[in-house]
Amino acid sequence: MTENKAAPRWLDGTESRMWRAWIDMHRHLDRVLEQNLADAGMSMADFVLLVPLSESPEGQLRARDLGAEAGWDRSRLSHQIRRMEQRGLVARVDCETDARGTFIRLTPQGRAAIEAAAPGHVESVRENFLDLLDPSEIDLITAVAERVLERVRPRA
Amino acid sequence: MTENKAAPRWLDGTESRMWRAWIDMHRHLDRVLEQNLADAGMSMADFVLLVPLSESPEGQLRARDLGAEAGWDRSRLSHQIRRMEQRGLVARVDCETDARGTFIRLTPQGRAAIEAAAPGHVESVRENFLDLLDPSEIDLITAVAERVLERVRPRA
DNA sequence: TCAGGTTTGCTGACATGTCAACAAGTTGGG
DNA sequence: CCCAACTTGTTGACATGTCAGCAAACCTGA
Repeated sequence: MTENKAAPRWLDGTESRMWRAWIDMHRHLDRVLEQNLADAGMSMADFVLLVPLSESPEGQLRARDLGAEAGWDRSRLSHQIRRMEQRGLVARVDCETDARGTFIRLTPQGRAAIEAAAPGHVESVRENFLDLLDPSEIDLITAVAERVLERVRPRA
Repeated sequence: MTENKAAPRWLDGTESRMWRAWIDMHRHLDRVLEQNLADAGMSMADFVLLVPLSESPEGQLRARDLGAEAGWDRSRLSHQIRRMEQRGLVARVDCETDARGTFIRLTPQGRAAIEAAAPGHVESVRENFLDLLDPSEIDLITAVAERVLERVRPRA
């Protein structure tokens, strides 16, 4: 090849305006949602793990499966579970059928916490995001997000 | 008031599908861009600070102004600048006219680093995001992002 | 059976982000 | 001028996230 680095295609005005708005929107939206959950005594990290647990029929999941639901690696999950266990939100239970395994079980406090936090969180997602979009925009953004995901999601 | 908490308006199928795709897209897009910069020897945090510095006519900015550009608080900025200073990317220079102030100055290495990293970063933003959108989608997403920003941006 | 590879979860070291508090400097009303 | 309020940057403690590596348990093919 005679050329492995073309001149960079810098962003034009329209593109950089969008990119900046996009980045800023994320930062602030995350901050608002995080703040909203903090008012209910939990972090986004807590929430992300408590939701799949509370939706599980048994009220518990293998650490492996919880990690997959949240898209977290094992290490991060283990650290976070330790902290949540110390706060009484979850408990670790040995797995009978696979001695390597650990079930993460929602405690009554954990269930109370997620049930207390969830309505306010959903309301905040609506107030600060969904309710600002009309149905056609929701459809289009869904399509875009899924298209981008297809590109950036780790190859299965 | 007879009622301060209505029944939560949970997300319907369309909404939750969008919300999930949205969250996942962000997570993976951030990861891909971070990885791309890591290949050039820097983090997104480095990049975010080096860009305004490199665009400044003097090659330096007051810490105050750099923080405002990046939308960072003073503490985070100070810690990050210390780490970047240790790696030789920036230097701290006293401000003559305000003894409280500190200029953050781009070093030659810092400039070399940002100039080496920027083209690949822009290319990655295009490959993994912008080039997947057509112009009307870009316009719509810009409008949506700015509308949401208006709602979630801290009140000036 | 059993040796090698894989899966699972944990840990410690380190990098990064948040928070409250501090110290020094600047500013503005009286 | 002077003092209270504000601004600016730093620091230390702590919370969180990443990474490499460990050890135990599981699985699989010869």
